[in-house]
Amino acid sequence: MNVFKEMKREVESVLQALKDQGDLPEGTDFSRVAVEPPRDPSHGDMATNAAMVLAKPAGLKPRDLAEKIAAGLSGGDWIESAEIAGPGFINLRLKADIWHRVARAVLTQGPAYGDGDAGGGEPVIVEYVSANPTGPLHIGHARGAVFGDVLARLLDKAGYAVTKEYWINDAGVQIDILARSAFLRYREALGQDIGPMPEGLYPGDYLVPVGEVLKREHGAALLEMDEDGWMPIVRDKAVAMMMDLIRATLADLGVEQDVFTSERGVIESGKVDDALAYLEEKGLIYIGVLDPPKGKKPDDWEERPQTLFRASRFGDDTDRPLKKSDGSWTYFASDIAYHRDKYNRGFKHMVLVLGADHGGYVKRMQAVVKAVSGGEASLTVKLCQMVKLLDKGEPVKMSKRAGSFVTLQDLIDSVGRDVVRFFLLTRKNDAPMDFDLSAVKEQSRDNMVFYVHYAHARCRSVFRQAEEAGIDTSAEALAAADLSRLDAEPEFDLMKRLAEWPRAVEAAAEAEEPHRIAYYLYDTASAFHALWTRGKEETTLRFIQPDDPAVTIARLALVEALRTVIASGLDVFGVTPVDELS
RNA sequence: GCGCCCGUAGCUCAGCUGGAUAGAGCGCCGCCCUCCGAAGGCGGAGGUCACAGGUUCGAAUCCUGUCGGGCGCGCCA
Repeated sequence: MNVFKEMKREVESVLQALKDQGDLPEGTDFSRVAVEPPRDPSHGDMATNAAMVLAKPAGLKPRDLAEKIAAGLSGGDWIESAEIAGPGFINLRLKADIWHRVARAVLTQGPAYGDGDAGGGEPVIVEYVSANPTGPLHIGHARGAVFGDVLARLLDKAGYAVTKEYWINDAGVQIDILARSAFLRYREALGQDIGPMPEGLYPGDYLVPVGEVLKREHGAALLEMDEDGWMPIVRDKAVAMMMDLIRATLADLGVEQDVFTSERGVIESGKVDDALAYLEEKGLIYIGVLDPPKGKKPDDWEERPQTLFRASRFGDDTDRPLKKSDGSWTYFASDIAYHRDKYNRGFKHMVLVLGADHGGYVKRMQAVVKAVSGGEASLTVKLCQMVKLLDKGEPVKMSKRAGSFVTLQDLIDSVGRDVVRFFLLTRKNDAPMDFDLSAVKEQSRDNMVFYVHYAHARCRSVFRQAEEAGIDTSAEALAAADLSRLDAEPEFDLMKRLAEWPRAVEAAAEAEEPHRIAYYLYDTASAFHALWTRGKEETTLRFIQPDDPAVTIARLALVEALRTVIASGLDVFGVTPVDELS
């Protein structure tokens, strides 16, 4: 049940009637008509801008058109009153019973309340994390991981068929460096003195176990080979173990992706050749010379002909190289193949979550997706800004060399998965944020994570109190409650917030902005805390009324409905609601 | 030099894709605990929505320009 959609339908049917009787011209576009809650609650439950938007095509003054629309809206099962205000708004007050039906719907549908159909089952692929398997995940990866994961959950709740995917960059020079670093650890495991890790290799001790495993599996045999011999063996083992490490951390973070695609696999299966042959056939590949970037000319710039993709034809600033000087494919080439593969698997709507430092990659990838799909698919890229790690307001020093490197695993172990997840979603993805290790543990109102958990715990606390008082709080009892006994203004406030949940889900999914859910939960928690505290002084507002069982059970039903929505929001975030605060 | 993102209360940030008098937390001031958990609530002060134009019934939101900050700019991924 989505009250706003129902009301919009109501408004549209009135507009249709006006069209039929000639007050609005044939073919009038209703798409800009909105039905929204007004910012000021004294303006009513909902407001529509229909008269202002349609005044021009109707050839009427907004307020005159509003008269006609309001007349059509008055009466019926839903609307208590329709008043014209300001420049031509129509303010609607709904019948009290509507809000009771919302609360009932929440109880009936449970966690499914708020599920949307905006996606219409359309397949969407969300690619996120995709960190190079050259070491453990750090804080910078965490934001993209959580953001991508929750965006996927959100799109799923809004009715899309979502596939969550991780692209493994297991080819290229960085992986060779990884293998050389691991090979040194292997020699170390065999008792050789390797000294300090040479400049340019990965010094982290997370490769020590790789060396040990290589020793266990191969003894000293690899020492007998030249680099061409041991490289594939060491490389595959190192990548596999790094991916195990990454997956374990993601699992601890509650992130579980459906598909892991290997860059090496894409290359070796010939998909890069296929994709580039396709582009070649379309005339989108040529040999040419790029201009050096203006203003910032690399010292080692040398003009040379390259194999280029005509990205500029699809809105990119320049064409992009596909081959390195040694003849091997650039990373860009395999990413082209990967995105053609996404398209071939049936995805026309692709979402890619990247760090803000990859902003320069956006246009070319959007060009790629258009090119490999013949213009049928589109890519939206969500950039996540940097996360600064702080402790009591002081920056935490992140030096790989000094070993004071904080991994994502450390962070999860230190503050917990749920705190990491929720906190990273309390800001817009494109706004930089501070993650303060001490602040996120604080139990006060300025900690959204705590504040929302607290509201859920209080809901459970009410039920514990009720059960101690011997009240039947079973689902059957709640289902039988007479919700019309909910008639206090703060109770209506809560029910109206429940009514907004489906709208919040749809809007957040549409905008691809999970942080909106965080603010919805915060505001909803706030409304509940306010009512709770009012009950301290005005005892008639307390949930449990010992001498009025009918009111009590109705209020318990409201509390349970609220709890359901909060739990449902936390579920979108992949956060487990708590029954009690610790 | 070019491209992308950002600029909202003293501070940290929301602002529902263009709506009515721009909101919250922190900080400051003043209130509310003989228990449904005060780990909370209520009220007050605090704004040129960076700046200048434009679009229209209506702009923090869309367009152009300026200023300020972040990121990126062949053969790294």
